[in-house]
Order: sequence, then structure tokens, then C-alpha cells
Amino acid sequence: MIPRTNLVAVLEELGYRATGPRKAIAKLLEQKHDTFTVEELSDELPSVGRATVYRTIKLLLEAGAVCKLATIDGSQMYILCRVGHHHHHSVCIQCGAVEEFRAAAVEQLISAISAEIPGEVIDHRIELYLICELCPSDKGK
Amino acid sequence: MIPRTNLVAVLEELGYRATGPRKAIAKLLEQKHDTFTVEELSDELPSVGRATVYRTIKLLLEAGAVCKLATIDGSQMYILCRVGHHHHHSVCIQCGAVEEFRAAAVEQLISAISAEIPGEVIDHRIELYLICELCPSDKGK
DNA sequence: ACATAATTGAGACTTGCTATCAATAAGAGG
DNA sequence: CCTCTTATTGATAGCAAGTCTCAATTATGT
Repeated sequence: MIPRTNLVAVLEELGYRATGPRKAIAKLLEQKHDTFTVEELSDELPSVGRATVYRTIKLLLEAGAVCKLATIDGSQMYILCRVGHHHHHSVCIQCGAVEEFRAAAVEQLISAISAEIPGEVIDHRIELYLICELCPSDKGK
Repeated sequence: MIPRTNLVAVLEELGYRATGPRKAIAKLLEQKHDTFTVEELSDELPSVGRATVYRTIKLLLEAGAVCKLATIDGSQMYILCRVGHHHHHSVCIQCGAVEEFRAAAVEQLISAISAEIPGEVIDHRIELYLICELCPSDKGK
């Protein structure tokens, strides 16, 4: 499996060309360990057209190398995913830090629910909103 | 508890005035049993300003009478919620039908995961994507 | 090095939603 | 039921995120 740290290779694997703009986007992205918006990315890459940045992120999204997730207020953001397999995200509602998590219990739960409700469950989306260990919480109040 | 079928009362309960535009929006909404966009609603209510429709939906969203949920492709839509308490949605990826579901197992799972990951879990979002019983699936292929 | 097909960039456009602000309407109190 | 105060409204401008178009450019197989 192509490591998530080589985004151009991920694209090539899918038959897309390794172009200059794509390499530039990949390079920038590989260093981003927090969430981002495409607009932000585009601002940091003035030599690459805005449309191209959007197009490339869309490809990476389809490839599963990048995830789009929702904040607690419903707005959207992106994050580079370190694992290729199915996973979920937790988002700190204070600092915005995103962590990937993958609990076997989640998948068990989904099958349990699938059995309970009519229809054939195809996919799911789960996001946890928390106050991370590094953020001061009101726990001690 | 104010029944979800009286949206104006829901707003009044929160201290908002029962105005003409709000009554019109509520009336239309109470008959909608599928998902909608605010733009759609606004088109069906030419006598009410677009901004007012957006404002009212926002209020109902905060009141919990309406939910905003994500389709499998990440786009957003609204639906009137029949229950006031915490619940989740399943979305048919073929016909778009949305059902509310509430599995005790879900809440148990969330606490189980909460124990496993660092930080204090505050909230969560779960959406199931399925092919509903009324839609032809490829099951028999 | 060439041909060809994918890709790009600029900019117009779309969609979903918020901000502004003067005009209007609800509803509490008399 | 009149009046005052304040919430609300509508028109419109603006913003954020993303897509479309299309001529110009660039990767890659041969």
C-alpha cells in the first residue's frame, strides 16, 4: 500500500499524472498536521491556480488520503489522513485538534444497528467532539 | 414539552415573537416530511424574504426542531425532527429518505469509546447511509 | 522529439448563507 | 385599544466554498 506520506504516488496509483502543481500541493500538505481549508492552501501556493488546488484536494478526498469532516457547528474542514483504512475523527471543540480513532466497538455497533433497522447499511459517518487532554476543561470546577 | 408539530410555539417558548413570516414558514415546514434546503423553502414562500427564511431555520435548528445533516458526499441538508430528544439519522443513498433512529447501543458505545480515548467527550454525530427497504438493491444479483 | 490526451489557470458563475439598515410589526403597559 | 419599545423584516450587498469553461500548456508513451 502506498504510504500516505507520498501523496503524488497516491495519485499516480490511480492513474493521474505527477504534475508540478500536484507535487507542490502534495509537498505542502504532507507537512500539515492540522486541519485546513482549500482556500488557505491556495493562499500558501500563489503559483498554483485556485481551481487546481480544489481539483487536487477533491482527488485526494476520493483517494481517501484526505478527509472532510464537520465541526460541531456544522462547518466543514479537511485533514490529511495518516491511515488508509476506515477510521473516524475526534475534534477538540476548544483547540480544534483532530485525532483519528478506530475502535473495533464502532464497527460492531454499526452491524448491530444494521440488524435493527430496515434497509442495507452501506456506510456511516461518526464524529466525536471533545475537549482534548491539552485543553483546560472545567472538570475541576 | 412543546410538540414538534407546533413550530411557532417552539419559538415562542424561547421568547421569540409569533410573526406572520414565522407562521408561514412553520406551516409549510410542518407539512414537509422529507429533507429540504432553505432555498427551496424560500422559493415556496415568495411573500417571505429569503433572509428571514434563513434566520427562522437557524432558530429552529438551535431549538432542535430541525436538524442539519450530511449526505454521503458531504453536502448538507435539513429535515424537520419529530422527536425532541437526542437521535441520529439514516439516509437512503438512493432515494434520499431520512429516518430517525435512536439506539441505546449507540450511547453505550459512545461512553465505551470515551473511556478509551484521551479527553472528555462532549458530543457526537453519527449518520448511517443505507439503501432503504423501498429502494431496489443489488442484493439479489 | 512528437503526438495526444490530461491538466492547468483565469475568471465568471453558483450555492448557501450572513450582514446592514431603514421600515415595519408584535406585544406589554397603560 | 392606543402607544411605545424593541424585535423583526425585506432588499440588497457581500462573503465563503466550490464548480465550470475553455484556450493554453504539459506529461508521458512511442
